[in-house]
Amino acid sequence: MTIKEIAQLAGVSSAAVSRYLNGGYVSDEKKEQIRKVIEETGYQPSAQARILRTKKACLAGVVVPKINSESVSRITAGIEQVLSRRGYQMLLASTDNDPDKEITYLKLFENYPVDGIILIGTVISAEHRKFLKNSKVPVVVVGQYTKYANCIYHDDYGAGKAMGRLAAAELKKAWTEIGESCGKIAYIGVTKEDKAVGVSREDGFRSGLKSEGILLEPDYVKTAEFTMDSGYHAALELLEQKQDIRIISCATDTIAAGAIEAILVYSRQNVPRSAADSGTRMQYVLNNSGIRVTGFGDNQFLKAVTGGIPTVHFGYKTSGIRGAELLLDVVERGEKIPVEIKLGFRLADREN
Amino acid sequence: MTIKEIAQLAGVSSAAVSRYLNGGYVSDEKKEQIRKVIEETGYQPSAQARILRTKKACLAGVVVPKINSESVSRITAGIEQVLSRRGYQMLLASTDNDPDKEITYLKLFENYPVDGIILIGTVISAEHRKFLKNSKVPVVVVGQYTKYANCIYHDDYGAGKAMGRLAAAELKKAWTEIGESCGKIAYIGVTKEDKAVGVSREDGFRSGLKSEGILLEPDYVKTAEFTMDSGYHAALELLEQKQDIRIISCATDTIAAGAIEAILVYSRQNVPRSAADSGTRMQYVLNNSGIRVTGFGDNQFLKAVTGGIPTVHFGYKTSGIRGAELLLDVVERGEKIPVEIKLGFRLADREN
DNA sequence: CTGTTAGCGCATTCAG
DNA sequence: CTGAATGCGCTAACAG
Repeated sequence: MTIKEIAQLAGVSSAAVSRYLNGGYVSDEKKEQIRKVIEETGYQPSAQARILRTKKACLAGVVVPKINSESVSRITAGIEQVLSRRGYQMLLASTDNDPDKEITYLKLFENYPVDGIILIGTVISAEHRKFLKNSKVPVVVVGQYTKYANCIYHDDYGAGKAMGRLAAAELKKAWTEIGESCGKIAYIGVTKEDKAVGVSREDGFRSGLKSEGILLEPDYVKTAEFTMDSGYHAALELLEQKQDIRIISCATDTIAAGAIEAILVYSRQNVPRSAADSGTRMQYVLNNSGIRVTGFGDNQFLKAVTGGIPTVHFGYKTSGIRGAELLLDVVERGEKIPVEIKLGFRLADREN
Repeated sequence: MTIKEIAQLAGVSSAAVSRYLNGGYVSDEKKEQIRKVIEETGYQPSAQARILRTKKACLAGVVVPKINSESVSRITAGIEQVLSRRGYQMLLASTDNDPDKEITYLKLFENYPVDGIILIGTVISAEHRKFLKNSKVPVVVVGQYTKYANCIYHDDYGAGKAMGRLAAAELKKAWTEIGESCGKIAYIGVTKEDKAVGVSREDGFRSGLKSEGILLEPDYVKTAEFTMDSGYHAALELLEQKQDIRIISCATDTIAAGAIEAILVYSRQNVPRSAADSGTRMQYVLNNSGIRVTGFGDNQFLKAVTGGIPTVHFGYKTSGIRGAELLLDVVERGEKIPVEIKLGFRLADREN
């Protein structure tokens, strides 16, 4: 079905049909004829061709590192909220943490009918920068600082520092219970290629510890991927190598979840493996190893089933909202002056 | 940058450039000229226009109910795997469980450059059926049975039945501990509009219970959304209304997570709310209310931090794989005969 | 108000 | 091997 065929069937010109579709001048009489034909045929105009003409898709493409993530979903929720309110739709491309795929999808969106792109950033490589500099369509980066595009990011250093202070306080509290200096703090971070999480957050954390006179010893630091499984393995290694760990601080709540699992497994205090195991009550988790875990991100799922660990709440949804607003400002109003927005955080120390 | 400009700069015809881009006949000499110009200008052909011509996008659109879900992400992982292996890319549209948005995005994909659509289904309404019947591009439905499209779904009835049996056994075990018939079973389901989860799964569950001589009493049944929060509220209501519940079976692991939270809160056995709360050790979860929770979906996050609850493992990734294969079969080979695939399940009773 | 015309950027005939 | 010409489906002038 093309607009031409509809025009013929209705006995009008294709331009008339086009006008009918887009609210231009057309007599009530012809309007009716066209309406009828369209209804009968179920004709739907090709957005495809329309966009080729108008250069306007009312669509934004969002490149995300992974799909199954609370932080990502909060950001996209924010984006979607302002997009839909302003008549745009949102398409997602997930890269599964593969930088190559990220470039691929950015280029896909660049040459596809989207009016703008939002990149939820993790590692910003040279290729990323090159893309940002030369992109034909406006791009805004959420979650990482960059000077090559409008960006909106979180105060990871500050958050890390606050958490470092908190962790230090917890550690000292443990010392008063068990005896001075007999417990160490460990940290599970992520790749340094991720400037926000891998560098700023960790640097802040160290700084926070330091301000309380505590040092993070190299043997007590591991690097993990952004997955629970990876956090599990890193934590297990730590536990097996060092017997005096009192706190495991993790760069994300997802990693923290893996660390919790590792502690459960390691301390052999986890639930019976089979329901057939006698009449033991279903105690979901019983961790009395005394090892504490902290995270970043304020994951609701984790909070729900564990009662909550010390973590940091970032304004993910807000960053999505601001990101989309930024994007539409340049898409619709051609706003040219570059913008960088830094968002704050809130320590979430299980107060609720 | 258009192909025409490149042609001029290279001193050839636009057709030559097109051939260069698509591997047609072109002399090495001109090849070199074109290559150089393209490199200098950073020209990228408009996929947009190409597709308008060729009607081939090497792209599939996937409509998902939500982004932050382990089951959805497993399915899309399966889809992406076969898609990328066969030279396709994947675009996602999330509807946030809004049936209207679902139709909107289906239509978007229908008129945009995608070769096929995969719908991860929840409720299949009359409008959905209408769309499936008339869609210009091939559609396959994953997760729900429908006769209006190729589909691939799970044995929800069988899974429900198996879980019903298991729950019945657990209940009886509890009886022997606490005294005959003094404990009841409760169920938190979802809307009946979701045929797979809301109807089949629950029907199967009731059937499984029945085969063990146990009945699900109406007062012990609630309906929730597909969210943890909703599960929390439903479970809390149950706990407040009925004091003799021994088991809360939930239609999904996400709802189960909410139920666990509710039990923690209700039994006041959850962790201290503030780190300032004395030197209490960080015991992530301590549930000795004796109330057991079961779910469906084999959520890894839940398993990790709680040690696992009785649940059902569905082949989500497999359904994604098969779904994408089905789609490509009709996209590439014009396969016409309709296909329905039913996938099995595996009871996951915390054996690991 | 309406139809005719001319492209959007590209791939594909079809004669060279 | 190559370029000129045609049209994918649609919208935006333009002249009625």
